[in-house]
Amino acid sequence: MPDGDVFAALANPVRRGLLVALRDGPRAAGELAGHFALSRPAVSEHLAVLRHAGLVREEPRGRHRYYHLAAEPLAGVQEWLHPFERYWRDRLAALRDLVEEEDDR
Amino acid sequence: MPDGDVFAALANPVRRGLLVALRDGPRAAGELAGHFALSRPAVSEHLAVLRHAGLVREEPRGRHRYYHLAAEPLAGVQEWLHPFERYWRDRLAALRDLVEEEDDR
DNA sequence: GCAACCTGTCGGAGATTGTTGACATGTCGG
DNA sequence: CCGACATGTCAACAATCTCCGACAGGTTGC
Repeated sequence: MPDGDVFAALANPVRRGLLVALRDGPRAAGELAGHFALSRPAVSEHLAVLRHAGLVREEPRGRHRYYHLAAEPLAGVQEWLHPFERYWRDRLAALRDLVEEEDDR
Repeated sequence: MPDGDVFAALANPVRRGLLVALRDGPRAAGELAGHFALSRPAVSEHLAVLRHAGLVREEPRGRHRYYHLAAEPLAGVQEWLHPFERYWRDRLAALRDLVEEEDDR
């Protein structure tokens, strides 16, 4: 169902801040807008991007609309990241590159 | 020195593909352009974005210019991701949200 | 009902991004 | 030197992103 690109959703600092804010629990849209020195429509559109990426789910209650964090798509980001992990954790990778350079020389 | 935004650099699928391709070892710019059904200048610009984000380093050798993967900035992405991990690994998080909803009702 | 409130959507302005063709720079082999 | 090659950069255009003001729909409380 998440037809939007999760990576593109994370590209914007406001949207990353929204996800961080939602880590403390569900928040209403207007309450979130207060944290970002931004007009309400702008925040609303950012929330729509996050919704399309499957990163938040909305729960209308009365005249408020509460947004909940839905972090599952972030697992996909971590999976994509995982094959790169050895390139900054293993010092062997840097060593291997050096050897490769020497071979080509 | 990486003045560019790493998250923004990862937002583009071509740039993610470039990083994946560079995992197999250093590649020349023209060689990379062949993999993506894109004009060579376009790939060059994408490589410039990755360079500004500190995700690749270039090594001119002769008339070729080899690009190496520099994955260190990805560690920052994983760090940002880490606090969210429990929200899709722990089932307790979902349970806590349910309890919170019941409290508000 | 009705007024006040919360929120999403629409239209448009301004900035950024993605792409291409054309050009400039620098390098190798004869 | 010189011609062929690999590559970065520039001008220009289209597409997309970001933001705002204005408006519409639904909800609560009187």
